[in-house]
Amino acid sequence: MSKELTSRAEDYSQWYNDLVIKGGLADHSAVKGCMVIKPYGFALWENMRDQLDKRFKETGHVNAYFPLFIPKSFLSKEAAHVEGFAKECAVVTHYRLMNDPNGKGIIVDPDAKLEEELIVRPTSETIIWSTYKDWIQSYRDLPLLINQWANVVRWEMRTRLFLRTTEFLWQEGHTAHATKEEAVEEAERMLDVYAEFVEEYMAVPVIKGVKTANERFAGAVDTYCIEAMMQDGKALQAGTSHFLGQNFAKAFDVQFLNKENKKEYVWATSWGMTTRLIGALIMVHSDDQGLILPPKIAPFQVVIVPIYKGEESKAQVDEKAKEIVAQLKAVGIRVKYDDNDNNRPGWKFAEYELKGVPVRIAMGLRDMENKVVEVARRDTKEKNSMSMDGLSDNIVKLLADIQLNMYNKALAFRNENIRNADTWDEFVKLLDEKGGFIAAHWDGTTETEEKVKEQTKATIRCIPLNNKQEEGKCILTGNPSTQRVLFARAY
RNA sequence: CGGGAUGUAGCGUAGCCCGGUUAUCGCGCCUGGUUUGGGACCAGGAGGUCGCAAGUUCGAAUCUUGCCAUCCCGACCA
Repeated sequence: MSKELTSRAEDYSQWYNDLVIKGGLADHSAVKGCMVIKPYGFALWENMRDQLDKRFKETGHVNAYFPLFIPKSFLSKEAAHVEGFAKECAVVTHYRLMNDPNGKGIIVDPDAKLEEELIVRPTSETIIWSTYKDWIQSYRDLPLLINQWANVVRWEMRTRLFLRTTEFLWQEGHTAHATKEEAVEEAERMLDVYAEFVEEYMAVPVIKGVKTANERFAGAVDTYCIEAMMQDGKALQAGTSHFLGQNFAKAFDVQFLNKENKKEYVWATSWGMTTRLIGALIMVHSDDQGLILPPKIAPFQVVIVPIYKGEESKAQVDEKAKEIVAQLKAVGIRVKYDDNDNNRPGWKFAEYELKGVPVRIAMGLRDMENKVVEVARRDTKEKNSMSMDGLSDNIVKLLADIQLNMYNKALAFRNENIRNADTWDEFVKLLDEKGGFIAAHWDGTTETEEKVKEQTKATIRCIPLNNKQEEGKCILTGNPSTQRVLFARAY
């Protein structure tokens, strides 16, 4: 992939904004930073969403929906949580407009001021926990395992398409449990669900880990995460799962009666995955010709381009192509037949490569005589003739192969770019010259972590789960350390 | 909120320094025709408050001042 596309997130942004997802940021100044996702990009999101949703249900969760607006007072109940989100909230102060008495246009009616301002949710912990208070009385009400698919708004100072937009789509799970063990188990389970989805469906390898105190979610006791590496060597947090302890239960007074008829605060988790994952997908798999989508979530897995000269040959190709479409659909393949006469084949080839369709089938009279089709795979750009006999089975195999190949390629790249550093000089040099993740000893203090960040812009992405324990000295302070943690520059 | 840059058609741009007919070019769009195995070609056509406002001038996209907006870099973050 060329330097122009790998050097900075903005380069990718411009590219998929204009060409690929056919979406981007809204161009009205007042809603700048909010995403517009056009149908093709949204179809991709829907496939991701449906797969995850299926897994949530398999693990016993149900979907619900809570309000967009949160009374200001709700947000002030959990101290760390407020501090984390207060600086980036959109606030509703009025509920009515009126004609401007001084002339044209419309103004906010000053008489329509809300008694209590409403916050547009940056996340829903507060409104959900104030609801859970009414829903939980007994241990028999637990565990409460709820997820919601929603939009949230965070008024960031700077936006980056898909990675950090003002409004974004996500899923947030909020669970309540009778015991600490159960809640921790839930947080870990959902981390596994994310990791499995991202690796198996998005073909993006991730490292499961736990965040340091400094990088932890506002209000959490422990934040688990999955970290992915982009093609430019920078890290991207692809999903998080939080063990919230009893922080929210205490803040919102959510107690239950246990079997001994004693009151206890519930234990909580929350976990989320966002449209940022679309950004990850793009930055991990794309090449200079455009997107490369993993077959399991591609809106179309196969596109068929007919090649013909004149009406008569079109009719002949059409008939055979439609047969093949039916065959492919019969084995569950998402297929598009593009017989649009306005664009020539060459144009279509380039267009579907840009959109990342995993497999392209081209067929004309020449192929039909030989009972073959031309099959091109997007990931390696290889083209082969394939017999029309048994085509659908072979395409199924090909799609599986592409999925695996994409994952293996990304995995190999990531593993090549995880390096150990044992001295500060080595650490800085690796960071500047190679990028990627750097496994290094750290003395476990927030001060050290912040100094490293100040001097290098690298942060501790995570302490990997089941991390190997080994004696060592902190890269910065030389103080004793028992394990290496992963540092990287991140989006 | 600090530092830098930029605003000309749906998109990308030339012109600005050194003011002068009808504002340049490409893509895209519309009509007709020929085409169709890697982003077609020919002919014709539509599309502009040159970011906004004031000023200088016979004359402003071009010079001056103010304002607005956007982008990039930093702090903040899924």
